[in-house]
Amino acid sequence: MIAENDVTQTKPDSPLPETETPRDAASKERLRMWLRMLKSTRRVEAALRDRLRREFGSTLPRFDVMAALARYDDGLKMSALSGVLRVSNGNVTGIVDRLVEEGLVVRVQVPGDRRASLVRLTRKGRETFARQAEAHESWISELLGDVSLDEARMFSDRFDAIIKTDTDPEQTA
Amino acid sequence: MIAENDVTQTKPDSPLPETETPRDAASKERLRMWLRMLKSTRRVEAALRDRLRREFGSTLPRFDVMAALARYDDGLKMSALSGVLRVSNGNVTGIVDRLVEEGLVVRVQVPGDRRASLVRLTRKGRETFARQAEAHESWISELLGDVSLDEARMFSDRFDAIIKTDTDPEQTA
DNA sequence: AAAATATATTTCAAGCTCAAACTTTTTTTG
DNA sequence: CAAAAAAAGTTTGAGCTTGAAATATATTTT
Repeated sequence: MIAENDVTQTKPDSPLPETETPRDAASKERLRMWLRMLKSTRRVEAALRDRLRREFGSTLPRFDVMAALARYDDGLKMSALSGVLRVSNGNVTGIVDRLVEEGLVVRVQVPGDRRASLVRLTRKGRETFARQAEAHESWISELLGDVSLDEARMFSDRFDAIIKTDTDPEQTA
Repeated sequence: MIAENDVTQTKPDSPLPETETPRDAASKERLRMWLRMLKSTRRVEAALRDRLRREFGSTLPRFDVMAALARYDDGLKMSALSGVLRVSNGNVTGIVDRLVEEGLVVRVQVPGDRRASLVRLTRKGRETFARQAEAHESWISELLGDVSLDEARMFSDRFDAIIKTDTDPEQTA
């Protein structure tokens, strides 16, 4: 049995067991926290991917794109879309291509600008997304079932702080 | 407009303002929490990827593999490696291939079994990983800088609970 | 108006990811 | 022991991801 994973186990390799400053201790503890946070997130994401694939023949990136579009009835330009999702430009192109093939979104020419186009959910896209979003919410609730309402609020606030303190270039939509 | 479920925004848009059961409220709040957790994790991951690429010309998956190997001086079989990392078999093959090309790991034939081989860090691999792991820890500490030691402990515990309650197929390696 | 610059999007190459199919080798079993 | 089952790895195909380069098109400078 070689199990028990914990990817980066930084064993304290100080030559002498003396100097463990508070800074080191906090650093180690934050690393520990990060590894667990990463593992939890990956677990939940994997479960979501799996269910999305099995039950809807779809993927998380496609779901993310549709979720973004669902919040903008007028559609979003490609650049805005990649900005909202914080992924690279070229990335979105491929995902939208596939959603177009499936008839879930359309690219609409922008009148004044022949470079740009608006991506918008079709009726079918809206309906499909509505079903997926409902399932998605219940999956999350199931997967995080033992987190209470108050606890969830607390977590949200702390995560917000983490997000804010990272390089946050105030995304434009 | 069927704007219904907007995944990231959770404004209660029930057609009638009546029935908002506590179950719904908790469900919405957990969804909110999940979306923030996901965003935070992605932010930190993106920063790590970026630095790993810039400063070491490497990637997170490669780092993860080396981190796993660093904990087993005798090396790991491919199947054990993918088990520890919880990624698919075929996946690890490619990553290890590249690490071999770079001289960071070696595949050693297992005496009794001509199918299997042990993957092990080379000296160069150990040295490289040591440098990367040190940088990694300090990056984490920087990125999660405003999380106190006690808070980090609390988070770790809660994340553990989330991990445990997920479909945890008693990972064998 | 021509040239330079900025914007919108796509294309490309390299790499990561998974599930499924496929070898080869080892173990089990009738 | 020979056939079947299981185990270890690799290959394959489709999709996601990034950063960089390439294409258009628009806007601003000169």
